[in-house]
Amino acid sequence: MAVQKIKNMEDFAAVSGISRPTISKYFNDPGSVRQTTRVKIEEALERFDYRPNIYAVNQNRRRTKNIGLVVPNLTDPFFAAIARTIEGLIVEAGFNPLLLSSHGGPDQEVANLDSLRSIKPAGVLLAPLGRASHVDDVAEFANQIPTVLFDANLDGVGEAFFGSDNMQSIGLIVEYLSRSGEPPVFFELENPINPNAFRRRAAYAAAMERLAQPAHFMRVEGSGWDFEEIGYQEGKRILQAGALPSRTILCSNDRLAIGFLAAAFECDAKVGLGEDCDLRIAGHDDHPFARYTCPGLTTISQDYGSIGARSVDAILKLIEGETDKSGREVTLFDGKLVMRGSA
Amino acid sequence: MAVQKIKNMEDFAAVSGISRPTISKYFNDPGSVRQTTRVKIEEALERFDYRPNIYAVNQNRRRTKNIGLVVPNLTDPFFAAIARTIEGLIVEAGFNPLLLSSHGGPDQEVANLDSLRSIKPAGVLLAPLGRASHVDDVAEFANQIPTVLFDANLDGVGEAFFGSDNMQSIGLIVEYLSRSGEPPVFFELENPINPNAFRRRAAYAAAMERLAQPAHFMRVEGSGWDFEEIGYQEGKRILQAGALPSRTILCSNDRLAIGFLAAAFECDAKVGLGEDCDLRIAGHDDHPFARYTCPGLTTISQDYGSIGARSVDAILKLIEGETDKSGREVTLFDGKLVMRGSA
DNA sequence: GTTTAAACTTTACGCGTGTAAAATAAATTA
DNA sequence: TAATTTATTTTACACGCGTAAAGTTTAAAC
Repeated sequence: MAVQKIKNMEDFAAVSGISRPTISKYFNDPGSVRQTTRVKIEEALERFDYRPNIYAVNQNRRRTKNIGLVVPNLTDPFFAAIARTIEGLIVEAGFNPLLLSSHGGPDQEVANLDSLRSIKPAGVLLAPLGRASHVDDVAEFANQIPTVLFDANLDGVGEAFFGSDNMQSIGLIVEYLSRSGEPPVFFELENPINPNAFRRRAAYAAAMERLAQPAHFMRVEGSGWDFEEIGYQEGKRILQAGALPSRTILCSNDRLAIGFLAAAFECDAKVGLGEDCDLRIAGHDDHPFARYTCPGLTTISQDYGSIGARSVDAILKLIEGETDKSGREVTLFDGKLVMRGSA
Repeated sequence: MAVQKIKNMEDFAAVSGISRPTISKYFNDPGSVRQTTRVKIEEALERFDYRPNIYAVNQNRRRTKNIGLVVPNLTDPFFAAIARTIEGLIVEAGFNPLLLSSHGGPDQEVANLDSLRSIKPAGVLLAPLGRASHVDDVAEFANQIPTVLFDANLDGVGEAFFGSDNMQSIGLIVEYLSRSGEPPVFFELENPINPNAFRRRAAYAAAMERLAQPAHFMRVEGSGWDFEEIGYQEGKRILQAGALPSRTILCSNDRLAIGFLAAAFECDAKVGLGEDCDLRIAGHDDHPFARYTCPGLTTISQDYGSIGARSVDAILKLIEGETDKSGREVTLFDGKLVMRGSA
């Protein structure tokens, strides 16, 4: 074993018998050196513990190998899951993911972008907060650094957007609920922060119109990211008041639905499809916990495999420079109906 | 507005009328320069957009201002919540947190530490996987870089450990369950990865012995981090087999309990304290979703406010006074009983 | 107003790597 | 084997900042 200490690339060049510039070339692209020298270098790498100082490496580079990944709230398992998927894809592509959470706050979001700026990332994947975002700051950032948005769209910000087609997915579940029972009432926040929430609102209205049914909204106060609590508190209030325009409730997202289910349980309202049931409750997103609610939550699963893959693809193309500046690309993926016991 | 482009510290020194070394000093500690020059610099900072190149800054520094934060699985809302708390504390202390998730795998854990190594962090806060960890690699890392462990302990690894006192907390809930009904059976994995699981197992046995009751274990197969699924599948199997030694079930953690609750619901077993109930189910951790299960989950809340605060405190002290080698500190915090409807 | 300590400026070097240019060596082709 | 292409070596400079040393200014203390 080597006792010798390798302090820098020059030391390593010495022990491997290769010149420093070639070593440098190797680390930037192992395939760019001759096979025989590559073998020599890799043999030396096994004998000696050396890795380039990433600070020195990145000091002069215009663009690093870092890709920023900003999500609105890591405490939300839904985003944690997406983040994990995307992280994997970034690593696969030979880049270094930097995961940051905005913790539901626009200031933190800007702070995240700011801190990314000083890291000089090759590109950034951003799931913005939405309405709450400081749009000007985000837009400015996206002008400076290749940025792709996902999950929530901000008009004109970033080079591309990938998300779910709420019109399709809400249409799908409204149709299902109507067909299998009665048209749903729509349970949502009065003033959501997420642009998807607005699209879902509109999608519900459109779907009900298609079915020639009157749209009913149950809009509740509440802000922040504590959706379960809001769903629970307001659900309880509504159930106790007994003022439901329909016994089928479509919640704007699963987290609201999870809270609502807890409220229903507490109010002894039986949730499900059966004749003996008092309520049907459905959500949207296929939250990781949706299958463990009581009963399991009928919902829409977003295709975040595709959303993640295409987002990463887009940022990589931007980085490579294959960007045919043919305008901002907006791609929406269909959701799938996931039928469980709750509706 | 300034049209001039500030490329480096020298440019910025020029426009601010202060010499570069003093500017450098300012960025390392704004309080170390005279008030009048500080004002000058900060005025210039408002007029011109300049921030030191983070790579150049860290290239020569022995210790950076980075603190690594490694958690076993960010998809678990419990760790997401702890991570967020700790992140905040690190920022407050003027350091830069780098959050990494091991995604439940030991290889990823080592990869995380490896990638942290190249970042030359001032210190690292690590919640290890536990049994599954490649302990030698982790120990080697902790020898090179100031490391504090939290949540799960690895004997002798790192400079300190902060976690929960499972003996106390399990004792507390076993006592409560026994007092308010009957002694619980302990539901857990046959081969857990988490050291806390083993402590809880032992704690349960000890508590039952104190109560002069026979200990009953329900141990199920299952690996990985899909605790809800395991709790659900195995819970269903057990309930359908009708082979329960007690109608009170203490689960080794909340996620198992959440799955078990779903199984109970599906099997039409009424969970709760009442006379008319078939089962009582309790957990441990006070998972963010524990309050929204049906019924709400009786559990133990870990004091991760204290765990986080003390962990950060410890790593900061290690960073400041590098000579503090008074032995490895192990600190355990008491859990609190959280009574909800399930038990 | 003098003394003095603290803060600042100037100058200069070092960090570890990227990279360009010219010279040389090795592999490939004819 | 010679000619050609391709890869490597040598040399040298650049990047942006930390930091040390020596000299100079500033502000506080007397």
